[in-house]
Amino acid sequence: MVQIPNTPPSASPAPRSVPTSADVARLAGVSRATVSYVLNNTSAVRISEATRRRVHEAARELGYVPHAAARSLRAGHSRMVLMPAPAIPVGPLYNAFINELQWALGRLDYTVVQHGTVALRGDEAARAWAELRPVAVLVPGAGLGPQGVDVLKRSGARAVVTLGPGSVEGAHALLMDHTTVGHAAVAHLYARGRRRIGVVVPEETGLDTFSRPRLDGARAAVQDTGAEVTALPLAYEERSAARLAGRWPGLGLDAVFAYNDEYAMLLMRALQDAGVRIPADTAVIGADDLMLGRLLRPRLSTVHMDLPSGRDLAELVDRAVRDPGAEPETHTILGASVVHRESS
Amino acid sequence: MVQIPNTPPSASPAPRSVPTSADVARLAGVSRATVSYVLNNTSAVRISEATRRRVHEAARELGYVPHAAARSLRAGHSRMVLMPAPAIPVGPLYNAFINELQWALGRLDYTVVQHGTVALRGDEAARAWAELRPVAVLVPGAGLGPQGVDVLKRSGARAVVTLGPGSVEGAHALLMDHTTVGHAAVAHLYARGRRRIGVVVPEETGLDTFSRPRLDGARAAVQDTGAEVTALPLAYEERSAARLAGRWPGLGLDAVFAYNDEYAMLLMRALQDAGVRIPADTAVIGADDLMLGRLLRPRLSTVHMDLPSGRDLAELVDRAVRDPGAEPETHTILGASVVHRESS
DNA sequence: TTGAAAGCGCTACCAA
DNA sequence: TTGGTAGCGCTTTCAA
Repeated sequence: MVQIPNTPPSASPAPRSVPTSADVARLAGVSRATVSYVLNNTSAVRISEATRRRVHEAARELGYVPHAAARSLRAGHSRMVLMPAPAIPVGPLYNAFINELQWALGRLDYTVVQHGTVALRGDEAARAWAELRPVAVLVPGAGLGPQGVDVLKRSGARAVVTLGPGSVEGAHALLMDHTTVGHAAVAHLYARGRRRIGVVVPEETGLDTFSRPRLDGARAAVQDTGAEVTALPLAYEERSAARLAGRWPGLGLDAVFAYNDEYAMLLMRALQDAGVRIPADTAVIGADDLMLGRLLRPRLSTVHMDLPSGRDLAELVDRAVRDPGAEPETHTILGASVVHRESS
Repeated sequence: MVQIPNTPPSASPAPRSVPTSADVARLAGVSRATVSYVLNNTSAVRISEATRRRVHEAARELGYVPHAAARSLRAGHSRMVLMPAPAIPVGPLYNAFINELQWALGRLDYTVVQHGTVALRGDEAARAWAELRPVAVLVPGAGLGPQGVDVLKRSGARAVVTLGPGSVEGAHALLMDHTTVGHAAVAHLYARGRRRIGVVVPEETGLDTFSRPRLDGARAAVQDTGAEVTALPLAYEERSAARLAGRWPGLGLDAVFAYNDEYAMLLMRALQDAGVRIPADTAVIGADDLMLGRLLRPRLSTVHMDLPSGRDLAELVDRAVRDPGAEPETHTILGASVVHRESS
């Protein structure tokens, strides 16, 4: 697809050069300073209505667009909030959160930019981000180390906020402790009388950040109760699920926490196909409270996560930018509550 | 959540200023020129090994990170490829595509940046993008008009590529013609003897870009055949689906194309709950070929879309950047093929 | 092999 | 009310 014969890098026609504020000034018959005053409506200076009009007119005619790099170079700072673009496919929950956050930061007059960091690990990525001199950096996940934070701060970032399982020296942290998710799920299963509990651990790489703590929380929930937790590696494919379902009788489990709703759907289907009755033989619970859980039969029990609102996070960023001297804040922002439906 | 008392914007301790190449030069006891030569290992100039070491050492010690804005200001161009961050929640298919594209462009040494454009309509957004002086702009959807393309090109973008239903004057176009999806789906239903065919149209705003052409294609597929197509507005909630299922007998439909797999799952569940047998009474087909379709019972028929590979698109961008004079290319990149399973 | 200096586009200070 | 101009950080000639 998209097959086009290679055209040699031709001597392209000299592209009509990009208009600058000097061009606008020339056309309007004023100085560059005046152009700047008019286009930014600098309140400290009063410019006659006639001049204003001439400048605007000239700018429009030339299709003038200010040069952000030049501006922020001069100003010594930008309003750019940078975050890495997620490298792994990430759920609808997270997407919605990012959207809301972008909107909220936009309201506060920041420009949000997702940097397509490819195959740069941790602190190398931080360098690439630092080159853009963002005023704040928002990093989901656990990739950023203290070194990275330092690079960013030394290159002028007034706020570094991590959003994940742990906190990093020098950075604000929004702790999303997925332990609570696993804990809530398994505590629920235990409360309903289940004692031999499986916990699905996705084989997909990149999900360990979430799956590990969920498993840990699951274990912690039944510590010293005599109940047993078994980790169940599972790839997100039917074959893998069928295989797991095949050895189900041998496993002797009476309940399973399936990492999230999607893996739950996958496994539940395989179990049902293998003749396992849900919840009679095995109770199933997912996580993330996706729509699809409600559409399954039996309806899927799940763990609902209370994420912070994008607005709250935007305000934290704004606060941090305005007062970079303040102590890094650490907040735990992941409330987890079980939504009990029919599968457990 | 995240409730912290407002700290007044305190006079923050003067942040230790960001090191520049001049600082590195000073510390290394060389000129700024030399620093630049060393750090970019300019091949045109030969620098003594001793000097190199001193410069690197100094840079490391200061935590020097070059200033991208200053660099590209001087250079007169950047290697930034800009795309708007999706404003609406978008499916896993698209996400995977974006990831692959980012990776491929990264390989070609471009920096991909997703701009969080909030609530700027069409050509206003284009202005915001133009301020960053990207070397190329990639716009999914139908938001960009000829004006927008013009603004971008006049401000130095060497390539503008749209990725959606139509092509825009002056821009390269990757035509994703969703008509073919609707056409394939409904032609399939017709071939299987269905004559009264419903087509789900999501009520969610922002999806019209896709749903309209899918509906049009559906209509076209049975034009002049005597078969009938009925548009069925549906919101992505159980209630809405239940309502629709409730009036199903009155509609007298023997088949439905459900926009995509997720809406198909929603509707199929509601229909089954209402006692409609699938596919006996009503055949159902979705689109996008998501995993979940295979997990439904009956297994969901769907329309698989052949998207271009991220690598192909990255190469198109690269070609366009290197030869901005070339005629804009237009490619149709959406192949649609029916995956027949049990629901139809 | 290294340094001095011009200049990318912009804003803000100081003069006029 | 407007203009001249310095300088943000960087690269790249041209000279030494």
